[in-house]
Amino acid sequence: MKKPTLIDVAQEAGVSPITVSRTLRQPDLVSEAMRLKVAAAVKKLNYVPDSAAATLASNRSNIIGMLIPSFSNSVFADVLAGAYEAAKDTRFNIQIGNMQYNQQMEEAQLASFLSVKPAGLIISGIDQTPYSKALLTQAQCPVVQVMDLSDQPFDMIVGFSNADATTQALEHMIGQGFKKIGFVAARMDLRTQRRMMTYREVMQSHGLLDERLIVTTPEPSSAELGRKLFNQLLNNVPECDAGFFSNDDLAVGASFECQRKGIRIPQDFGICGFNDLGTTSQIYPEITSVHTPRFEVGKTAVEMILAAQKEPLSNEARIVDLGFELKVRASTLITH
Amino acid sequence: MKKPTLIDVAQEAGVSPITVSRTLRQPDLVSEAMRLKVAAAVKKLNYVPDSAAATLASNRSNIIGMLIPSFSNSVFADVLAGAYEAAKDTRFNIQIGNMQYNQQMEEAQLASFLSVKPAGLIISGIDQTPYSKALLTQAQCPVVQVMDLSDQPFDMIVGFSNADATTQALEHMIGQGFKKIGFVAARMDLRTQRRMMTYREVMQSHGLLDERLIVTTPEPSSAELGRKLFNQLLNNVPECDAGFFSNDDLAVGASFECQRKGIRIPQDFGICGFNDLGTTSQIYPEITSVHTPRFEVGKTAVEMILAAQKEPLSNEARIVDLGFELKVRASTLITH
DNA sequence: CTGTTAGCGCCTTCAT
DNA sequence: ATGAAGGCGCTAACAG
Repeated sequence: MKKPTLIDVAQEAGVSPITVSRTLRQPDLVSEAMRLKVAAAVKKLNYVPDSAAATLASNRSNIIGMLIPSFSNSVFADVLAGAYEAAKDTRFNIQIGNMQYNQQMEEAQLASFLSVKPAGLIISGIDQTPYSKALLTQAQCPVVQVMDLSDQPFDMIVGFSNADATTQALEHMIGQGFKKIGFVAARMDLRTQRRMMTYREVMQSHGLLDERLIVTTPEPSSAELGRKLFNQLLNNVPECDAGFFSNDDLAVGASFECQRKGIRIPQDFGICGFNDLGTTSQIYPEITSVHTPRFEVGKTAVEMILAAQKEPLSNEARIVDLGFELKVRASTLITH
Repeated sequence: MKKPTLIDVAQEAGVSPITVSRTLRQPDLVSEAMRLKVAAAVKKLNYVPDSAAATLASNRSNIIGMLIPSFSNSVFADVLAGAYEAAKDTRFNIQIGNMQYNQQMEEAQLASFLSVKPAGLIISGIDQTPYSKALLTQAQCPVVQVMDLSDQPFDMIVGFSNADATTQALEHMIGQGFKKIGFVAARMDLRTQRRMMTYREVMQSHGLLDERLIVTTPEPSSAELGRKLFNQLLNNVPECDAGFFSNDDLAVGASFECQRKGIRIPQDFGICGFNDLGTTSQIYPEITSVHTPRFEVGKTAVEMILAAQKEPLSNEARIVDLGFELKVRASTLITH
């Protein structure tokens, strides 16, 4: 038995194929009676639309392309989960590309997304190359940037302010009396670089800036690396009394090393992480971290694309700030 | 300027459209001269094939559907990364479905994959419902089961033996003199249940089986949960001297709790995890774990599908055992 | 090894 | 609110 087509459904319902097509895609444009008739025929024949044919005819697919920097960074696992949650029970499918924190790769992946005529595109951060931006324009579909904020998004944006989060964390640490606060970061993608800039500004404004306190590496973040970078920091500045780590795994690695070396947290060394990935609240002592709304970011991004299918969003609706929350825990709490 | 089509390329090269199509898809069927001519025309016009049209005409897409149980379990993040690595630079795209450790969801996701006429399908484990199997048959494409092993795969399979891994880990612990070894597991998907069966067999064969040593929950695995389940185990069997944890995060959580309670590892309590996710080798003491080849599993699965595009694999090639490695660390090493 | 013919299943545009 | 005509870009099946 062959797969039923629109024509079969139309015959079954006693109407023309185009009417069935319309009924399925724009139910509000047809009569109530028609909706029922068509629904019955669809159900009876077990009709499933052919998305390839639809894409070919309309020059527009039901694929939402999503470009993430990494699979192994669990930050993006959460964003993905949110995106899939929002796309579930819609006619849209998500297709993922892995740009590996590399702008060249981003360009290549975007180019390949173009060939499927996506219904929408989701990308990370606000730092795209001019060529990437040209490709996004060419795609002629809604585009959402995620995980950061800007008042001049390419099209739409949902995230939180990395600058504000960094500032709040540092002000908290400074408020607790920490003075020689190191900045420890891995991977050094552009979001991380932005956090570093903010670190410099905040420390500067308190007269605490010392370039030796900044320890970074392009390697991907891990607990093991956190331990290494922490040792490097201690080496650079032995009197260093705290560290702001741009990712939780680095912070966790540093805390393990403190334990091993008998460095007391927070009395001898204060620790603050970023993202609040879960382990931070499990280990002893619990580690302060900036909680970021990752699942919500993914979910909202897809919702924005769905909303923009009908008509472009208003300018205010294009920028969504989901905020963050500094989770203050034992690792930075000095009791006076 | 409109997007160039096959016809444009054909004109440019001075041949017929079908020849261009053939040259692109089956280069070995055309002459060397033709390959060069067509390649030049493609490059000159910057031609990119329209996948929707190809799918419609051939009734077969370039999408490899991949069904994973969860985004948040980093086990599958690694499998995904491997799969994307293998698909990079091929004409195939991966589309992911999240079955959320739920067989009903698996059926629904498979049904939805069918509508894109996938070039191949990747699913987790060897426990599919009869309906799921029917859907897989209907898909008429190569199917790879991953993360387990069976001598009767649905079609093809790549993974490692959960049973052997469990046996080896337990035999090691028993060899170290542990007697009251608990089995601690979360999520209780079917792979985990299989590990539990194996646990029973091994313990039985050594005359060590005690049902009170088995502590499980359907909740998703996490360090926090590991701590809870560990306490439950101690409660059930205070004289318990070790634990086999079906996932590393559970093992890590238990080790945190030991630290808090002053329980010495491994003298008072031995710990063995599963998957070797990274943290286990960072914390103190380092935790024994079964290293699983997750990235390789994903990569191999896609490679098997690519290979099967041309002709079905031989029976031997359908079953790939990537093995595992018990990483013995301080948490189970008793020095006599 | 290369070409001819005839759609694939749906949607766009324009009528009514 | 519903329908008719035509074509989207590609490939299967058969010839030569």
